[in-house]
Amino acid sequence: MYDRPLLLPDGTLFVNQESAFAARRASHLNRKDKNRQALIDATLDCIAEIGLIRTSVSEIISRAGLSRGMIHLHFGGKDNLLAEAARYANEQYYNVLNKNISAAVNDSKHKLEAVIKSDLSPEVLNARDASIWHEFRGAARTNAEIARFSDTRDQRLHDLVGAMTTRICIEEGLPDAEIAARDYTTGLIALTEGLWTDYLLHPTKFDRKNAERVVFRFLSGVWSGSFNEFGAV
Amino acid sequence: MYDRPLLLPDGTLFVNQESAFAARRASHLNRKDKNRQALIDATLDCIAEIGLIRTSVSEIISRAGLSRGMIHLHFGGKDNLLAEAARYANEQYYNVLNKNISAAVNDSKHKLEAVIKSDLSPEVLNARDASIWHEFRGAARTNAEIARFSDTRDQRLHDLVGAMTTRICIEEGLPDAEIAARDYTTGLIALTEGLWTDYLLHPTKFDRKNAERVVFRFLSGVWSGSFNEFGAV
Amino acid sequence: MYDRPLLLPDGTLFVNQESAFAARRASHLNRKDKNRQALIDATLDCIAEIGLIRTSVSEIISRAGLSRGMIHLHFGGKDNLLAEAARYANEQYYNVLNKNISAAVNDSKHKLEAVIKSDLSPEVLNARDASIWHEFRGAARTNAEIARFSDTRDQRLHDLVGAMTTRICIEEGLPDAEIAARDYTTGLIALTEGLWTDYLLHPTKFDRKNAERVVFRFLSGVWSGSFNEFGAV
Amino acid sequence: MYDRPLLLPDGTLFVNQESAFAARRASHLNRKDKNRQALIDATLDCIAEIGLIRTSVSEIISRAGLSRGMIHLHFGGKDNLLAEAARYANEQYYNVLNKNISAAVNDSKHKLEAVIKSDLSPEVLNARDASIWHEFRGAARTNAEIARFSDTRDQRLHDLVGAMTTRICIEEGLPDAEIAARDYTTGLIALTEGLWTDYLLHPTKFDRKNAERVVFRFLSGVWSGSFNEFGAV
DNA sequence: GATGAATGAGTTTTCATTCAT
DNA sequence: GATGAATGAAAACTCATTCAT
Repeated sequence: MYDRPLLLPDGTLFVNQESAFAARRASHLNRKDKNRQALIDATLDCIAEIGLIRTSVSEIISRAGLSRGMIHLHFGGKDNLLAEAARYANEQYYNVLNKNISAAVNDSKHKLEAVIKSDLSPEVLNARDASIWHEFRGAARTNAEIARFSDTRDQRLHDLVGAMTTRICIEEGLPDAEIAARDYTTGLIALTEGLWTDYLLHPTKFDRKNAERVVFRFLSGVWSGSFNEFGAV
Repeated sequence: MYDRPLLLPDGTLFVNQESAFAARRASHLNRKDKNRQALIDATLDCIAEIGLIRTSVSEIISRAGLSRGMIHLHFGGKDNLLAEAARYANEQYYNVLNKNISAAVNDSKHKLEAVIKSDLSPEVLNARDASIWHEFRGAARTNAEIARFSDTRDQRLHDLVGAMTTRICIEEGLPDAEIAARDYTTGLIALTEGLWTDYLLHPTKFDRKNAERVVFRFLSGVWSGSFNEFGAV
Repeated sequence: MYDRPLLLPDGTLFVNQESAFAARRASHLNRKDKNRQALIDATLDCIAEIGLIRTSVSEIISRAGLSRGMIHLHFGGKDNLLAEAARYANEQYYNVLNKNISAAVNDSKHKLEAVIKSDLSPEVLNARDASIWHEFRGAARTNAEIARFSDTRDQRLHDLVGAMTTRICIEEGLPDAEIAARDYTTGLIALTEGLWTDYLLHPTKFDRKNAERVVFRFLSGVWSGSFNEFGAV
Repeated sequence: MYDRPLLLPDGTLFVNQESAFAARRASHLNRKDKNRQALIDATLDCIAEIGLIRTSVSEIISRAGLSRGMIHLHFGGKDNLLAEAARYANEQYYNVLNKNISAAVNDSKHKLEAVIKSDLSPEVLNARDASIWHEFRGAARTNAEIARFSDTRDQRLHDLVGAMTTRICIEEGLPDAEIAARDYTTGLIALTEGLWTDYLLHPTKFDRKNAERVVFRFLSGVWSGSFNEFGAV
């Protein structure tokens, strides 16, 4: 029954089956991946705009312009799609963060400055992404799958910041550098979290520069040799 | 027109009618209020244990041991009950906070220390209450009624902390005391918010004394005359 | 236990029990009847304003300013109250009709004219009463109790009109006077019903004088000796 | 872009894509439409048998043998289904009426006779359809959507009958033909309405031939040249 | 007799998931 | 792989009736 020529939707006609299947598979895979990503994007849009509670399958497919069954086809269900969207959003966050760290002058205080400025930059702290982060935060406590990708002390960020603060504390010659560094790490991450929440709940009052100054004021207080209220010195 | 004596069927004679009616209705009203409060408590339990998304009318009444219709009788619907629960939780938070502030030595740095220690005390930062706060935070962005009672920069807290930081900055003789005070207010509230999130996402790793030290380290950095890493001096 | 003086809410003090009970009973009965009627009136208001479907116990007691339990106390349930309201509305209709018939010149054609004019008068065909009639009509098919009091060919009206048309047919010297009379009776009652419906569905377009003329035109067609298009001659 | 041949998995090759898709979707759509109509039919059955008040979603789906969700899938809610059922019932009424008018001899009096006989024929005035009409009438006053499709002076019927009566009045040489025609139109429609109500409230006593004679008697009274008591002459 | 808080059966509606095509 | 009609469990809500006071 496969012994007939194959005509693809794009008009290509294959007489030889081997190449026909390969081409068809490729086109399918492309379309498959596109659809998969479209669902993730639509899900994130949805979460940002109307919140996780109202993010229904109907909303998602309506935004993606795809069919109802596709969510189960690609992800096996809505919950898995949400988890996948959380994973993807988290990945995007780290991509930006790593890019910004790489661009910084190569010493701990400038690297740390880059982390803070990245977290408060429009690339990271914008209405859509902050909303998504906020929604996933809300769900993380009661949804194990989402919790994995939405975790303040997420090992990556914590280790990253921890390494920087440790070196800075040592360079500053602080007694008990290690304990101090752990405290500053916890504090810095908590502070950023709190400022994100502030941004979301008061988008009009929030001022990016003020927020940076708030952080750097605290840092200049404890590391007066490395920071002033505008950043690393 | 009710200013005449009243004889009840059981023979009791009330000269003052107010007291007669009051007596008759007291138990009714007591039970009514008790049921109303039981619904709020059950709702908060529910939110703490299984999260806002899964907090259904069925769950609430099952925990409260009351009937389905009572939610609509007392609150007019689930949404109003949730809003009322948010209001109540917020009120409880301020009751504790005010009690702790009142108990503190009467100067700004000790009052501020009381605010911080209150926010990190088991009375406020416990599994149930922090979960509830966290859930309402998550809903606040897309639910106006809840937003009212679940607001970082909530005027009360912000004004309270703002007044303290301002006086401390002045006492410390900081240049630009007012701007500095505003920054420290924003920072302190954000920091606490972040530490609460930390507590929730990592309940086993979290250490209350560490968390206090994190905050006081930052404060001792900027107000070395008023704070050391253990609190006000 | 009844051997004590009795103090009524209105301040009267009875030492002798016999008279005390009598007085109390009288006052109770008065209030009882008033409450009973208030419930019927409120029910009819409700039906007129928001329709039978939306006429709930809550709506009725809210309009009557009485307590929830009273409906069951006085009528044994909502359905009985509705039936009683239907009975009362029907009774009121006949009171007006009889009054108008009595006031008419004492011959069949003027009596019939009075029936028609009564049915189209503001006393009978007004927004409230026509709405009530209409709503009960709708319910009559599936509610036996209401059907009893809301019946076109209600024996009373049918007999009343039938007697008049018979005499007029005889006076007019029509062949088959009896059959003709029966047809005109049916037709007249149906016509009035239809005009009431017209009034309700098109309250602004409806014109009382036009409606009368419509009826009298038909009557003057069949009984040219007794009617012209304005009424009996 | 769909203008290319399509090869289905089963080997069928469609040159014209329209027909391919059409074939594939035909059975789907057929079933969809069938279910949609089944819901409307079940709704009308329900209304006829137990009345609008007792017509619940559960009753409808139980009669249709379909699932609960389908009502919202096809109509978006019970209210829309009811409105759609009202629209459909109204359409069916006009289909029969138009068919009967078309079959009549082509002059105004015979056309009008056809309207009257249609309205009193078993095709229109049967237990089911009359019940449905009656129920919708009852709901029309307090339900705007239903009112649209359940209106005595419904422009279509009124215009239709109005045109006929006008021509008959002119042919009969009546003075003030236009006003007379308007009155007879109103009267005829009201009369039919009233007879339908009569049929419903007294299904056993009602006699179709009597009802026709009632109407034609009135018409022969006013248009003796065009009607006798059995119809047009 | 009067009250109104309480009940819970029954209503409409939502929505993740399934599955024939 | 893709579609979208269909499903039905579970959700929120309504409301006549009950009954302790």
